[in-house]
Amino acid sequence: MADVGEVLRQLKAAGYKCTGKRQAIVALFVDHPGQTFSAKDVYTYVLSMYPNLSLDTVYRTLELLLQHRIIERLDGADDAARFRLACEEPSHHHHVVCLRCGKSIPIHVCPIEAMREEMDDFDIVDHTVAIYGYCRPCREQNAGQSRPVQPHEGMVTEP
Amino acid sequence: MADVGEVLRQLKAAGYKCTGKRQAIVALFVDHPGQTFSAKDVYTYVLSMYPNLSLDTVYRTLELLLQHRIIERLDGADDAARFRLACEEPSHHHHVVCLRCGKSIPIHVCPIEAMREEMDDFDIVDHTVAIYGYCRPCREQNAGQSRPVQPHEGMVTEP
DNA sequence: TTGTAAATAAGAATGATTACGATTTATAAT
DNA sequence: ATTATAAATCGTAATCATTCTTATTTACAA
Ligand SMILES: [Mn+2]
Ligand SMILES: [Mn+2]
Ligand SMILES: [Zn+2]
Ligand SMILES: [Zn+2]
Repeated sequence: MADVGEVLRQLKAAGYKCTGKRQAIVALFVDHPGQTFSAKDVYTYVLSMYPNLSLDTVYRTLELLLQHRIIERLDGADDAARFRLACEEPSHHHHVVCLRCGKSIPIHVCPIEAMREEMDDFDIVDHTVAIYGYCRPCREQNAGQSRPVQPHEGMVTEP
Repeated sequence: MADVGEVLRQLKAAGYKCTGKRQAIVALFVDHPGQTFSAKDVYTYVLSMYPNLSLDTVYRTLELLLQHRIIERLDGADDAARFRLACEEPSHHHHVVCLRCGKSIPIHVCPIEAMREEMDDFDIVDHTVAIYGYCRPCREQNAGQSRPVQPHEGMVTEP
């Protein structure tokens, strides 16, 4: 579990300045592990405590946090990219994403590895896996009918 | 193997008009099975035989072909969506994509199905798989060094 | 040949993201 | 505490893919 102070100390050690807006953005991710946010989400959140804020600042900060592996970018969603706190798992893995609460949950098997040896006429060099569904808590609350899905509304068609 | 005349006959039967530009777009896909094209690719190709062409016409025609399952849309690529001739396989399957020639090759196993029963605390309702690498012919021509990759230059990070 | 709805062109609008010049600010040295 | 400096930020314009609008053209059936 990364904490905000630790992340900011790490950035400062790398020569970056410690601003309130950066603190706010880091806190948003650290306080909601597994949850994904769009740049607009981040902008709206920080705007509530800093009335003058440029979208450019959000994008620059996200880029900074990406470079330091503090957050991860999820492309391939519908229109806008989404970001989440980087998970601590160091080795190759994938995630399942809950369609109701939006949380990402890591899974510790890679379903592609098994295929690699069987594929004789194709050299696999990269792959992505996206799995959507409902996590245990959401499944139970879903028993009857549920509210509409918020994140990842549009599924991604794969090559 | 779908042929152009057959596709146009199908569209006409559904009440759509048969225009030269539609013929050209259908022919591009039918003549290059497995190959993916961006809207701009399609535009450039058709423009060479119809000097006045609107990008909107390309997008509208792609939408029409999508609705009739004549082509498939691949989201999740870098910036622009890509399209290819729909493959005949009726059942659920995935593809591998060659990073050199850009061809999509269907594979007939779904690596996610095996996981579904093992996942006890997550209900999988949808998934996508994207596999990139080099096909047999391209692997051999790649022996030394190769020309730069054209399609799918940016990999997709998965949730 | 002619009427009619469908198709198209041209360009404006949108939404996400990036780029830029001017201004402000965090931080370290004085 | 004051100040110098580079980093950070703002406000806004630019970019790129895609969609929308409206007037005009065209396929095709009668
Ligand atoms: Mn992870
Ligand atoms: Mn297929
Ligand atoms: Zn959930
Ligand atoms: Zn190839």
